[in-house]
Amino acid sequence: MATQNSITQKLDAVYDALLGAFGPQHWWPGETREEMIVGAVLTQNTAWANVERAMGRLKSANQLTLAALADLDESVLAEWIRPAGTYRVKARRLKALIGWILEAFGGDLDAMFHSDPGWLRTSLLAVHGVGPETADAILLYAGGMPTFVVDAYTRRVCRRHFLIGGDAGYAETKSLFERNLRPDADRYGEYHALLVELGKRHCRVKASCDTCPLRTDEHDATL
DNA sequence: TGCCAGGCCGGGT
DNA sequence: ACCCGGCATGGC
Repeated sequence: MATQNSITQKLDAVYDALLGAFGPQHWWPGETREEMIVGAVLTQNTAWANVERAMGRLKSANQLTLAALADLDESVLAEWIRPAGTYRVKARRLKALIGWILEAFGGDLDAMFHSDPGWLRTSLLAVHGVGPETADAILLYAGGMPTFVVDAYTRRVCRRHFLIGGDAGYAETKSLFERNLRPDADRYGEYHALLVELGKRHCRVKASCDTCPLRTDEHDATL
């Protein structure tokens, strides 16, 4: 079995290779924490381009603040975010999340992100519509907390490159990174963005893997 | 044309 | 403890 140190080196090498190939990603173009929180929900099983459309509509109507969103009727909110897809579901989830933030912190995001990270994650997971990826994305990108975000791309890439087993779930994949990398929110955010970029460009069809930055013979053999 | 996207929930085994 | 259908728009 590989030592901790060699896993760390491999993860560092993967990061360097991806950064070199793709450059720094401009992840979550939202400027405010509110935007990042809303984006975390809207992007569930959805292409980011559609999320941007929905967020643009909210923004141009000056509705992209916690207070404004809290005042919107759920069915009205649903129409605003229609381009994001599954819009009725997401309207309900946004309402639940914003309602909880208002209730627990009076809408004070500073207070929210100064609370204990473990407690905050557990609490977020208890909110309707907030699962592991959404919770971690909020903690990392809006809160600046060093928690690693795992998604379908992350798991597929890790599986293809033998960093995890085929049956590894969310928690196991997450802990691979958190146990072997120093907690660094900026780097975690960049790492996740780079893995998504890799997932989008490669590791879907064999042909696209000819230029995969992580290309190995082993990797090719699994395709 | 059909399949899929940076998930998650609820109901059924 | 898994497995599956539903949710829904827009892009390739």
